[in-house]
Amino acid sequence: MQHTIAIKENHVFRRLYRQGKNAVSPLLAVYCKKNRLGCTRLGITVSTKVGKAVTRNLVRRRIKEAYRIHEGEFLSSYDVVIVSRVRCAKADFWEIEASLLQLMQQLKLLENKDT
RNA sequence: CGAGUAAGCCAGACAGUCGCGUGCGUCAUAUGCCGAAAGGCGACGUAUGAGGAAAGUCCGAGCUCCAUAGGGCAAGGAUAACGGGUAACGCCCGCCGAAGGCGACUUCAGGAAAAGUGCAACAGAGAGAUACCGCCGAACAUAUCUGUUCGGUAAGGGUGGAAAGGCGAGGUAAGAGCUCACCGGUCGGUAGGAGACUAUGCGACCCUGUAAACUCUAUCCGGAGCAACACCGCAUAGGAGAAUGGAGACCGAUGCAAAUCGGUCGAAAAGGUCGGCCCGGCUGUUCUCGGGAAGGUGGCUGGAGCCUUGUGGCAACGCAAGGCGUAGAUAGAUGGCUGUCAAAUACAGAACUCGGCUUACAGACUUGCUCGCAUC
RNA sequence: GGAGAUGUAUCGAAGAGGUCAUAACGAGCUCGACUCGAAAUCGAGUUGUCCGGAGACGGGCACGUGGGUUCGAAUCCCACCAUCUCCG
Repeated sequence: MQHTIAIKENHVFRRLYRQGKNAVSPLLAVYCKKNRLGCTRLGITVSTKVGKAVTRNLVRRRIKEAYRIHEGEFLSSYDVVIVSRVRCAKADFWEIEASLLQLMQQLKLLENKDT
């Protein structure tokens, strides 16, 4: 991912959960907040409630892939945290991708290509 | 052909395309960028990139540190037929015994109860100790039935998981391994075996169960763990040293005294800090050493390794020769899409590394053996 | 990744091999007393699940789950499951 770095610190996650705008679907929850770094930071959370290690890895990779494909369409200079919910373990890639795009639309992070 | 049993093996593959970690090569740059510092940072090509259990963390080791980890004793813990294998093991192989199965075969914490101690609730007269009923004998009482007292007795009754090894005969007042025959058990002898053990009318017998009760016997064990640990590097507190400051107290000198000088002790008060306040706790400053949070680098993958052939061994496994050596992340690399194969679906993700055990598991294949049926 | 601890009524929590755990004790819940009414207090009861029964009640299974040792396990031993804590 060319324009995105990872969020590693726990306090950044907690600040986003408390202060960021959020949008929720049955599969995912997204928190976002504008930052001043000039690039986008991404964090992905998959809790142990979703499944065991193999399942969690698969979900995380699918979310990451869905984000990577559409990275150019999102506005930059934001902190974004994507949290997977329990039903995400049974969803396929297409459902996750559609859900992510829908939530990003709700948060108005998509670049408007029509105008 | 069916049913069963034991063992082995695989764990989607291939092609295209976008994307990720690491190694190597080439090119590029840079007295550039990020960072306090240590240290890190690009593009292209190429190679390579999770398991049979990577899991549970139940055993055994390597490795590192702690305090010498070498020996002895004690405590505590572990293991337990016997013989072998192994670096080691509580693992594996073989074998013995016991239990189950028609059988192939499977299962077993399987030492010692004759060193000692404890426990065996309830029930029952009695739980290694016993006389409740009953049976028998004697004495006494009574007209008789019978009763009382003393003694003998474990055959019968009932209780219990278990009642003195079982059963039959003799024997006796009644009974009793009291005696005998048969059948077990333990110990000793003899024979066989490397041994556990097996056989045995050769002898003896203190013959309930429990040691996953204490214990005894034999063998073994120091503790903690890669978030160990080493190096780089940085803040606070606590620690050591040096310098300096200091209300005051004490000692000495000079002096009538005040005071001055020198030495020793020294943060009580005041002030500061924690705290909303009181109470209460802490205590000067500077420098050096040392310590070492967050961070970085190493530890980090070649090891008791795997495969093939030969050879020794019933086997586990050993020996020799040849070949193969290919994850190493650090918020953590394997994913998405398309096509083909009948279908792609089980359990499941390396985190210092090995040897085992245990648990989870869709489906495919191979081999040995057993039983039943049919045919030749 | 590593190291530990704990599982017993609805909740907390005793029980350490023996009469059905009187599932002690405390909280909770239900009913009653007190009160105009409530709270507090006092007294009594219920405690899980399955089967049988009209009911009163009776019986089986239950101490996280499954095995083992024992005449007999909540308790002793082994394996597994769940929950919680600690280590930078």
